[in-house]
Amino acid sequence: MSERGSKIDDEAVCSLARLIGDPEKARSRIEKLSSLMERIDGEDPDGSVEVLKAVADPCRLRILKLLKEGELCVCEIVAALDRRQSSTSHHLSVLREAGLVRERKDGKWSYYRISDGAVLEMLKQAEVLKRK
Amino acid sequence: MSERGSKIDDEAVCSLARLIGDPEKARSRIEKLSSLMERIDGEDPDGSVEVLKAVADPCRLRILKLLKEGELCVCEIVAALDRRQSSTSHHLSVLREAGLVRERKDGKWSYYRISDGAVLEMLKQAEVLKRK
DNA sequence: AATACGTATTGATCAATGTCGATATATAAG
DNA sequence: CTTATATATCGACATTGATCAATACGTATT
Repeated sequence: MSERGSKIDDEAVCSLARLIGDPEKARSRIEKLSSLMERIDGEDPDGSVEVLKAVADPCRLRILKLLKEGELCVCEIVAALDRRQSSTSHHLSVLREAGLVRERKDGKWSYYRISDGAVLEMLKQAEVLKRK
Repeated sequence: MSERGSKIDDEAVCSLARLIGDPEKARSRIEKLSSLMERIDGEDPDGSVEVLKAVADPCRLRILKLLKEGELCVCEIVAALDRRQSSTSHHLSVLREAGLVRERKDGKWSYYRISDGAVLEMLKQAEVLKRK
């Protein structure tokens, strides 16, 4: 091990050492947090970030709330949203690629619906948190 | 009512009329969706969007997952994250203002913790969705 | 085949946001 | 009161992402 291969910020380590008092305890605390961080990074290679980014947009949130009612045709969504068709289509593709909605094609028409109850549950928790 | 005060896209309305066949039914369908949209917009003035934007960032997601372990000092978070102190501080303020974490001050030190079980529940649902 | 139409994609533009270095603020210690 | 230190904020810069107009693609209709 040479030249700080680890990802640990030196100043922060010093601060922590002063906070804890015992440098040895501080060191082991850092070790513990670092390995925890590595574990976290390992198990989630941007998976849930993509999901969360997909919902974290006013327009897409409105689409999802519309789709609570059930399956809708793209032209219905465009009509309700007050966004251009190309913009709406873009948002739908983001939602689709994140796995939050599913598409069904029927001739020229495309229909979208919410893919899983977990989507609604996730939104519900966000609603709970917004009032705080 | 003059000059299209409503937010309805004309082309989309035409498409829908063709899809449904009966122009009158199409009209009432649009009316229904529009009023639904208005209701949705009325009840959520960007509240849950702020919450969702706060979690929809890799760095902030890592912070929240760290905090599952319990309360942590800022310097511990900085040490674990591999981001500059100023950057980490910024992310903590975003999380704090969205109500996802709470701060406790003790002298020079600040400690952060997850504010509510709903945060973890929300992340859990995102985890469920990421595997699809 | 030719046309019309629903939806997707592209390219340009502009606003929002993450990052960093530097500095400010607040608290503790000497 | 001066210095050290923990965290926050600021200003500049780069990147990301939403939007629009225009165009492409695929399907149905004639």
